[in-house]
Amino acid sequence: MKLNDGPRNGSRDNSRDNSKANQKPRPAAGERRLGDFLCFAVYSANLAFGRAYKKGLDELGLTYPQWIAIVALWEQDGQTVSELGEKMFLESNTLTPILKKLEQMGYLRRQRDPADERQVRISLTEAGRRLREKGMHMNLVASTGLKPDEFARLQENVVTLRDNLIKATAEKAE
Amino acid sequence: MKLNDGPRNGSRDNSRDNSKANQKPRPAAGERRLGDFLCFAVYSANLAFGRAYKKGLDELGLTYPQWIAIVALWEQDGQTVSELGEKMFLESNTLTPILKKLEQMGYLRRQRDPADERQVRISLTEAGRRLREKGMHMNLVASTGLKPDEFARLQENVVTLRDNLIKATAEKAE
DNA sequence: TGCGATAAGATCGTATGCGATATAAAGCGC
DNA sequence: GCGCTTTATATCGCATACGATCTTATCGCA
Repeated sequence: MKLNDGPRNGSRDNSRDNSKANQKPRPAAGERRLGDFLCFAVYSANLAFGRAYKKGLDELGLTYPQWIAIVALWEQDGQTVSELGEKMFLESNTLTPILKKLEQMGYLRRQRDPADERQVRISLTEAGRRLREKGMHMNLVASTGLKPDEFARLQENVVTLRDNLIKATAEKAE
Repeated sequence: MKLNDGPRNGSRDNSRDNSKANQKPRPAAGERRLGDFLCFAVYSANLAFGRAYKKGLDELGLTYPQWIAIVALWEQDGQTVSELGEKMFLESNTLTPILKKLEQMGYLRRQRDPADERQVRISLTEAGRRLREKGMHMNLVASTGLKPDEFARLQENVVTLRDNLIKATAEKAE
């Protein structure tokens, strides 16, 4: 039984009272408040989506990235790791372990392309396709509290944002 | 030297040609294409933001969540772990290691609240405040390719989306 | 043809997220 | 004031992300 190594040894002879009175809000100037950061809005919305999907994904026994991979493969079977990575915005270092896990679970097969042994082609198994159908109902549109047209518009705006960011980042890398 | 345990043992006597001809796109019906998922747009936009911020954060020697924590603490010093967690949408299991790392780097202090020894109050050090100032210039508005009013509107919409999701998730948990 | 360059995946180490659980302090009921 | 519950934080294990690096296969070209 290890002790918490947190500062639970707080000495009571502390000089000042650390209650609410000690919290000093700071003035805002320009884009300073966390709440004004678009990146933080996206970051926290992503966390919220993950939690919202959790219950449905648990029923399928999948994690969110695993589910995305299944969806992407259902749309187009036999993709290489790179092709799948382009769609998911991930590279092999992240994707390979996910795919190996899904293969181990019996939802897909990974086989070297005979025409180019460097490439690995991924194909869903029958179980994988069934899983995709089973999750077809998962729909959080209602939970977003958005009207269908708002939903579609926001979706487009976020996609545009993402693509602009990627382009700008690639440019700045020279 | 371990061998890759990937399927690099592809037998050349494979029955079918696995080139592009083998990739079968499927029909769309309802919300099926990955590109139509708002959750995926947010997920991938979050990845894109992380990569866009990478260069600036590397200069500060911070990761993204570490930076968010510094920003949140700069706005209000002396918060407890729970209070900070509410703002960052994280809990102690995620936050504690991040805060311990930042403490170890000398950017903040963690001390038990003498008035309630269960709580830990977090305060930026002078170095932490300097770091916040140093990162003040990081601004990706240009990289988003959005006009200021579009930026602000999108930010609001994403925040609304996030809050709706959280509310809906909490409700369904009964 | 042979060999350096490039490409595709995989591996490893580090840093989040997060569910489950542990630990310690406060609250509270009698 | 003694136990039981609740609260605040921390720990642990698993699953991503991702930079750096490795292995193997293919390409380019002299």
